[in-house]
Amino acid sequence: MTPPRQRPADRPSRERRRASHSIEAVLGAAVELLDEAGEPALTIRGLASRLGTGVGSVYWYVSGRDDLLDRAVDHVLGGVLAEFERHPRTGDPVDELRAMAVTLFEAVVDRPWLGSRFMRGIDAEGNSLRLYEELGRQLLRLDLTPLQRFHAVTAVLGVVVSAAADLGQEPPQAVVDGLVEREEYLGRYATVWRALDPGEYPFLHDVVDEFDGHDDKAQFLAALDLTLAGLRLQAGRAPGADAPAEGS
Amino acid sequence: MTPPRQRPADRPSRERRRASHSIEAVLGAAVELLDEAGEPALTIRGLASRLGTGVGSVYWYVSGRDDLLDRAVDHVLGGVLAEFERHPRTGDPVDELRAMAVTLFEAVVDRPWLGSRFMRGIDAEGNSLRLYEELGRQLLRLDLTPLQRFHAVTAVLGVVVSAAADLGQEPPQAVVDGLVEREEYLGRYATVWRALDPGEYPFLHDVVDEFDGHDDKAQFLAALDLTLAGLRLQAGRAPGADAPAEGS
DNA sequence: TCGATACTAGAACCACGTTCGATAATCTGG
DNA sequence: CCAGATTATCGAACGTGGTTCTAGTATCGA
Repeated sequence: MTPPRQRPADRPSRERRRASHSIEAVLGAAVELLDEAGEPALTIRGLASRLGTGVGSVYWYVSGRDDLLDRAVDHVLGGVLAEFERHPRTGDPVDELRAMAVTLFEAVVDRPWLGSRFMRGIDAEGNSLRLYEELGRQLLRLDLTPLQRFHAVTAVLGVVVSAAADLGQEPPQAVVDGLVEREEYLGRYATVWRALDPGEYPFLHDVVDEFDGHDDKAQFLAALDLTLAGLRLQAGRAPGADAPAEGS
Repeated sequence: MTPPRQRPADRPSRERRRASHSIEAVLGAAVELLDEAGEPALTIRGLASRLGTGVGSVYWYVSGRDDLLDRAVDHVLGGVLAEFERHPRTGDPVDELRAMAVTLFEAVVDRPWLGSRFMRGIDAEGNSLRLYEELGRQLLRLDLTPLQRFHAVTAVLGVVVSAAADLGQEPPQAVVDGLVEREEYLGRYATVWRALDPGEYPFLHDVVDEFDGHDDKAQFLAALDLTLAGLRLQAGRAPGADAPAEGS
């Protein structure tokens, strides 16, 4: 009983002897692979070969692919948190919350493989939890109930998550390979839409020009600002509003 | 040249001879598998064996696993659209939009494997596109620019998508196997949070009681209502508001 | 010097998506 | 009624990927 390896993948902790590899090296290489070609590109074998080692070594540092992904996410989230510091304080809690959400969104634009994974992990200590705290802290200065605060943070993060879901999916290989122009790829939507019966699809025809050549960031900002407008209203901070209204 | 099979997986269309199988049967079985154990449970082999056939037969009806998933999603989306009809018309566009979003959310609660996939497919005709149209159509009655309408629908769908992302991830096997009580699983968050330093994590301590035993639906509704409040404001329909404010 | 621990390494196992060619059932036209 | 084409079935086989296991090497404490 009690096989030799009890808990691998836990803490190689102390900087040990010849650090030919280390958890940092593993995570760094993993992030490289992810940045280069997205989530499917991160394979244990590929990672091992990039590190010039065997698959078994990788498993010494992480417990599996899922764990690896979680740690990679946590890794880059550290950078996002550092970015938060660099922003000037405006004094208005909602403005600061907005700035944070935009920073997070931009990180997701750069690394679509973050997908919506950056929300897993609030059950354990880590940068994901820290991020949640930083966002929520802004709301402490608002006149809200704890439940309202809790819902507000979730809502704001939700806007980022859904934008991330949008960004993280598409590139259908042909675009990646450069066989199809990105312009043409996006225009496909519009082409299909315009061919539809206007009587059956009045809305689609109404917005088709907006959809064509749509801007992901503007889309995100619009959704974010709708949520924040609702939040300001709830906190009694809307320009000219007074009575907070309960939603649910 | 011109190998025998030009376009399989396109339309077995016409109800053919001995319909020992059919695209409907395939989709039905696929949805069963998905309902039973989520997305990972849908394997080509598993599906084939449930249908009492070989893997090759499955590939006659669908071009691959991805296509299968897309069609399964489209399949259940048809049911959601039918559900829309059953709702009484309130007359208020925003209320109707809200009711639709809730209906969609409830479908996702029932079938977390819908994940955020139900947004892929608006580039081709199908129920996904139809759904988008139905949601947007409500907004035509609002005093908004096409761009604002476009952003509003995206925002509302985003709320559902992010809720779906939340719902679609968790069950870490132990809960599925019944080894861990669901209650205890959810309580883990709260336990961890309470153990944190209140000085470092003031927000988390502020909301920990709300998080403990949190209600997914209430959370979704709160986010939805924040967005809709912002939308009402934008459309000049806010209770007591008058001047629409541009966000971006 | 001797074990124990920390770490490396890759062969082997298994599940999966997908391809392919062989085969049967059905339809079409003569 | 009979060829040939079309439609559909089937499972062996290939490649890839996650994970496990066992054998081995380096480094440390005593």
